[in-house]
Amino acid sequence: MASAAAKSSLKKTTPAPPAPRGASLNQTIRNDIEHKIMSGEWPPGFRLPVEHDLMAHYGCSRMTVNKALGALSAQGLIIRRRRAGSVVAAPSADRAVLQIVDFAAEAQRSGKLYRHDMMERRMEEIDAATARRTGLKPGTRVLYAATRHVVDGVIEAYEERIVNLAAVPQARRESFADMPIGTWLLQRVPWSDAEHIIGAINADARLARRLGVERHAACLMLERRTWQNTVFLTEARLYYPGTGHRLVGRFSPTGNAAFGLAGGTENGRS
Amino acid sequence: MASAAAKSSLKKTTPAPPAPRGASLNQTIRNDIEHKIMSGEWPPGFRLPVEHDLMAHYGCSRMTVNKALGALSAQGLIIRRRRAGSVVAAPSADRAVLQIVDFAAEAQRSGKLYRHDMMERRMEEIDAATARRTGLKPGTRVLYAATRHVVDGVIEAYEERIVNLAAVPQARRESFADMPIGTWLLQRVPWSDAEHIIGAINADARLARRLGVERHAACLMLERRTWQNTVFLTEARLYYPGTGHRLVGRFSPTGNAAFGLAGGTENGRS
DNA sequence: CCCAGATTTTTGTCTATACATAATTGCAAG
DNA sequence: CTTGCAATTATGTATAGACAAAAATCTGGG
Repeated sequence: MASAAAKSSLKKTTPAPPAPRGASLNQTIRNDIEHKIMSGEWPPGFRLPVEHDLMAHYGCSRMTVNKALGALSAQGLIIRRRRAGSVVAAPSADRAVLQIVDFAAEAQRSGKLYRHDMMERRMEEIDAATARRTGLKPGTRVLYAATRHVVDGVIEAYEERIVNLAAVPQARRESFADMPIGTWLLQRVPWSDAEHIIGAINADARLARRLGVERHAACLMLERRTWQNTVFLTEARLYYPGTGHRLVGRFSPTGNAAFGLAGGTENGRS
Repeated sequence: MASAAAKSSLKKTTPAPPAPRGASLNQTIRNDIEHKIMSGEWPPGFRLPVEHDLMAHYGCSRMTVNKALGALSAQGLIIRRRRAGSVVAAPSADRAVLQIVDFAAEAQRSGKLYRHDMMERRMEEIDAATARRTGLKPGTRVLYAATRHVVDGVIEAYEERIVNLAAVPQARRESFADMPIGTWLLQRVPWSDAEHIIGAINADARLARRLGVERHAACLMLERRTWQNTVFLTEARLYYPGTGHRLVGRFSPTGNAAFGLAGGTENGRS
């Protein structure tokens, strides 16, 4: 019988998940199940015990079990369907979470000196290609700015950005002396959608000069466009030297992530 | 009074969020609040109405409001503290979610022809540098493989990978004829931690040959190491031509994401 | 054997209530 | 004006019960 099979699967066959102290009951249930999934004891496709069995096993009400399973479902670890029950989800497609470093914050946190040089700043009308990328009408007036991010005297990145003045009119009179545009925008305007493209390019003469690398050196390019619902807000293009510093992310499939900026030319974990 | 102020803030001052049909009550509450936050009407730091007021406003029980707010809290949109109430969270740090493309799946989905060439495959003992990166002891035996991913005759990526045979002994006798190693591993072994490093490098002679690009061409490099709890599983280094295809991701701060592989040499949204 | 409709199982949502716990606020003593 | 304790308030967690909705399963007719 399905119920019997499910119930037996609750017996601890693995060493026993280290009991988290001070956790609520629904958290405990969640942890137990997460452990069974992550250890491989309950593989993808495995049908978990029904709520009623878990409820009997933990001696609690259905709402408590429901909350635990609901959270796991929201995390994407399991898939729940009425009448069909809950099954362990197929391993998430290989994806990485990657922090776009806020240089100012990062530098302050590690006691380093941050500086940004605004090398260009002007109002301009967008061309056809930009219009296509952003969804704006050709000729729309935007703020264009080119900035260099410098931490402890080292050029970390070169940034080219356009800002939709219709969406963020305050940007017109702002000098961005205290704060790089990205940080300024983030504190002011909420966004609902972002699109990223990552690529590598050989530095042309201008980029090489501004980023302080050799001509033709491989550079990492990160392009980021942001919308507030359907209204385009900003497009940023960040260029990083390909060697030296790199974008890095550490994360787990359960949704928690920790980040940093890897330093040096070596590959070692910092 | 705080309560009165909070209650008045519930009056719809913005056009009114488009009523989602068929949604549950807690979903409706969640959407309403999310809309108020995303539109900027409730800025970061804004103290939201207390559960009791929301409960009165929507004419429902506290548990329903609680579920909605709990979900928003889990999403990171609000921060809740006992007695202190709930406030709108500071905008999330700028981060991107980026899919590591599963070429086989992607190709099949779009009706293209996928092929992978295994160019090298051998058992070897790791050197000191690799040991440091992975946490294994120097001299540990691993499977080394170099593979090329080809979609519709175009070389999309070149992959170098090592697999810890102690953690995945089945890999020793597997030929990987049907399936690239990454896919094979993903289907078999759950992982709990992953670390990514993204960089750009100029192709050396061998990489240029295998990736079919010119020497010194900028290439995108993605390095990914995976652990199962503390046990190292695998390290993959993926090289993509810098021009042409790129890694891309589209996502929203509320946690939903959609992905694809951008094609062509142009920048336009596909 | 196949199909349609009735049945049953399992999750989804909600209510009303209760007690626990964290943190602010207010009050009173020093 | 500060310090410490008490009261208050808002959230956190849990219970028990109820009905709804989706979907697998069973059943009978053709």
